[in-house]
Formats: sequence, C-alpha cells, structure tokens
Amino acid sequence: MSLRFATLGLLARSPGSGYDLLRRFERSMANVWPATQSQLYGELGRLERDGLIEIVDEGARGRKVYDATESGRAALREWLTKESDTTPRSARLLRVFLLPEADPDAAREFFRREEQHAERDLSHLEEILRTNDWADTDHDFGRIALEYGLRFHTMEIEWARWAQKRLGT
Amino acid sequence: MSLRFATLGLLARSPGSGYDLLRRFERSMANVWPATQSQLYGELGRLERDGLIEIVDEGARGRKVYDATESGRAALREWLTKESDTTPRSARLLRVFLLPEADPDAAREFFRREEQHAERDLSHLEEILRTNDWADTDHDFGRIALEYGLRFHTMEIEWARWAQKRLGT
DNA sequence: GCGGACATGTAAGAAGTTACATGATTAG
DNA sequence: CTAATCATGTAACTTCTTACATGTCCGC
Repeated sequence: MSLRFATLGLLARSPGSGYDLLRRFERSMANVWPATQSQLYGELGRLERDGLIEIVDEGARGRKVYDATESGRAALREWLTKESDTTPRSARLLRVFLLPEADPDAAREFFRREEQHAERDLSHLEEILRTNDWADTDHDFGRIALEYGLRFHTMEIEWARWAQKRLGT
Repeated sequence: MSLRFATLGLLARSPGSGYDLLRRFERSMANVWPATQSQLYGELGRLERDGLIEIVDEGARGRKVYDATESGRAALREWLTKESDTTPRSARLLRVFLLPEADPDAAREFFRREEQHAERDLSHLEEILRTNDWADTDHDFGRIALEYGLRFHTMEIEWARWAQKRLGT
C-alpha cells in the first residue's frame, strides 16, 4: 500500500505527470520509498481507476497530468492517521545473526564496513543539513526526516564500534 | 535472496525439517526476517534443487530433515562477506514526508504515538536483556543484534520527543 | 535531421502474503 | 477415539525489479 500513498501524497502536494512524479521520487524519496518507472505508471492507472486521482490536463507526447481528488485526499489523511503494522525486515540484522557461520575475521570486517558505510551516509546527510535553508516551515517535515537520518547513522556508527570492541578488534 | 540465506543459515547451524525451521524462524528471527510456512517450503525445495542443502533423514509423517551441504556453507559465507546494496524502505519516514498533507494535530499525534510505540519496544528488549544469560559466547551475535535494537529504539524515542518539541506541542 | 530529453506502456520473473487442502501420529 | 500437534504442499494475489518497446518534441 505504501507506494500507492507515496504517489497519492506527491500528487496531493502538486499535480504532475508520471514522468514528473518519477523525478520527484528520485529527488525526494529515493532513500525512503524508491519507485521504478514501471511501478509508477501501473500505480497511477490503479489510482485513477479507483477515483483517488484524476487527469486534469493532457499535453504533448501523450503527457497526462494527474491531481489528487477529494476522495484521494481523504484516503491519504486516513492512511496517515492509522497505525502501521508490518515489521520491517532488516537484512543487516539477519547478517549479524548468521555471522557465527562465517569466521571471526569476517565478523570483524563486517562491523568495520558497517562503521565506514554509516560514516559516509552521515556526512552525506550533514552536507544536506548545511546546504539547505531550513527557515521555511514547509520544509519542517523534511527537516524532521533528516534529523531521523542523522541520529540513525550516528547510532549505527556507535553500535558498530561497540560491536568491534566487544569482539576484541 | 535474504530468505534463501536465512534458511540456509539456520540449517548450517543445525539440521532440521521445514516444520522445525518454521518454529526457529518464529522464535529467533521474527523481528528480523519473518517467513511464512508457504514461503519456507518453497525455499527448501529450491535450495535442495540447487544443491545448497540436502535431505539427511526422513521420519514419520513425511518429515524430511535437511542439512546444509558444503557448497551451501560456502555460498553462505560468501553472502555474509559481500556488501548489501538495496536501500531499505521506511514506511515510517514516508509518513513523515507526507504528514504536511494532514492537519497539524495529526502530525503531533503521530509523533506521540511513535514515542509510545518505541518505548514499548524498548522495554520489551530490556526484558530480554535482563532475562537471558549472555555469558555464552555462542550468543554473542544475538547480544550484538539486541544492542542494535536497544540503541535503535532509544534513538526513536529521543527523535520523536525532539520532533514534538519542534512542532510546539 | 538527429540526438537527447520527454513520455508512456507491457512482459517476465522473484519475493511475499493469505488461504486452502490433506494427511499422520501421539497423548490423554 | 479424538483433539492437538506434526508435517508438507499448492493456488491466487500483490509488490517489486529488470528489461523491452514505442513514439514525440525540441534545440542545435
């Protein structure tokens, strides 16, 4: 369901074509809920069929501009309000659980790489924090999501160091 | 691929039937990589077809006991060593991004619930930390995974409070 | 006129979920 | 004998990925 509401949510913010949406997905949701072109066009068809979005304009090259309908906006608000249920899978923790099946060197190497990876991710987000202008209240939620990323990667770094220490590197 | 290696990894630790594996998934991997019965039996068939596991015993009620083959163990070690690539999707952050589409009260309520949810999860893990015996080195990686959970939920709580403060609750 | 960006669509397959279906064994 | 547990399998459907396919418009 998430792709459905990601698409609907972007359209609720402002109308656009599948092509537009695809670039919006790449720019703003790549690290949160990536979508492929193939998936997106399929979802747009289904959203329109269900009356949650509608075509508000048609342009050159078969371009179809969609906008969220009132019913779509209501469905979005409802989805935002209700609790989520599914346990997110973690390929990282799965590896940690299975690490005893590899040799001790592989384990140490694993956490060393986790640390480095998290450091790269963190500096990438710190760069975004530095270069963006966060005065605008429209960006407030983007700032909150960014804060999540900053804290998350910081935690990852500390955890990976803790694990290495515990394993006696 | 993850389910494949989760299954293989559990079998590499000790042999078992599909039914056994299912309970092991429920007990030890429910929060990391859940698997349904339907998925598991299918995967066992494919793993055997590919020579990564083999039937080492057959018992009552059609019970088939599988064990990892040498080729399977090698494949597992290789998978544990190479880097993962896919970005994990985050339904939580997706909601945060779309929250401006709901009213301000919904946003505050969202973070309040995030905080409570994380608090429950954290105390659940703290309970596990208290009740388990962590002296055994076989449990070391379980302890490291647990530490991840503890730090993760602590971070979530702090983040949710930070967000509420920022939104002016 | 031609290359690059614009624009949409479909097909095949892997992975995951839910539900259905069937039967054997054992403990009480 | 009968209910619970053991035990495996299949079918239908959704979601996601990768690749293929096709055509238009604009700037140089």
